[in-house]
Amino acid sequence: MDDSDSNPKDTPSGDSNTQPDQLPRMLARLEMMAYVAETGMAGTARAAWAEGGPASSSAEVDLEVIEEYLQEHSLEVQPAYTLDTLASAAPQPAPPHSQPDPHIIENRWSGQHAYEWYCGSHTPNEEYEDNAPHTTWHSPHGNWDHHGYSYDVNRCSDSESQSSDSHYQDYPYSVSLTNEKKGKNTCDPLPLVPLSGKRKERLFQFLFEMLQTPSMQSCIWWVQSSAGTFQFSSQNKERLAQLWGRRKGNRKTMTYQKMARALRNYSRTGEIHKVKRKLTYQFNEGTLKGLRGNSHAA
DNA sequence: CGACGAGGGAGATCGG
DNA sequence: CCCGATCTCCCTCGTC
Repeated sequence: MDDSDSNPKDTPSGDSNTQPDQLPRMLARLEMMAYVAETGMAGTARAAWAEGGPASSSAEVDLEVIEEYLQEHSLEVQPAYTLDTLASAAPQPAPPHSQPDPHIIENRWSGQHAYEWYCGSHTPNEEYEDNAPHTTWHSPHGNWDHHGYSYDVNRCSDSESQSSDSHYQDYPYSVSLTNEKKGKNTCDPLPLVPLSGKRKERLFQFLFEMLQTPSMQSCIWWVQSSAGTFQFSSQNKERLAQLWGRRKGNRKTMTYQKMARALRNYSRTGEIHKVKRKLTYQFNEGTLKGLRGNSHAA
């Protein structure tokens, strides 16, 4: 649990142990990163807030760029890369606000959740496909079935996995098992599945995606990625909240306050805990494992 | 004292 | 239609 503090290598994009299942979302992110890099926005934003105060203007554009990218380039995102391509083309910049802090953490989770996550193939015309891979969540509580997003039109048709979810609930870490038994291939050619019956992306998943997105580091970053501790930017947390609200399709503007309220609800289910540090939260161990897939097998 | 972050009750929304 | 899970709104409290 102490292998890295805010270490870039913790991100899936730089992990040689990455599961093939994670390729689609990583590939998509890679494209986004490349796009952001092209525009120079990410660098601008980082440079701005690396000095201690994120430049809201840069961060704002940054978010806009990301959203635009998500909308305009999702069509082009195809799993045509290799892991080597990923490794070479997606260097993860060091979190500018790396703050390995011995005072935080040590929130002991129960670590009871067992999760599964597998990514289906990318489907075109999905605004959020890259940030929001098709996932399947399982927890002992039985309320973690997550099959993509409400925005999805061509989502995974994994009713099979839905019906057999409970079979895997006792596995503390069963990503590979899931893939083997059910096979991520069940998501490959995607029949047009109605939106009904599919759950929306959840906040902690969104946050994790943002944490994996280098260009979002002006808003949120890992404090201790190995422990799942992350922190919001005091300057840009509202931007992140807005992005969340937009992704949710809210009519009203999402604020950090409201987003944080949702985060606090996670403490009841144990998915995310508040740590005794301003704007800092921590993923449950099991949650983190599920989110990271197999890239950080203990 | 005000700003900011956190905690929590209650209602709304959505899917099963 | 009902119920549970989840999210949103809004208020209050603590700290700096």
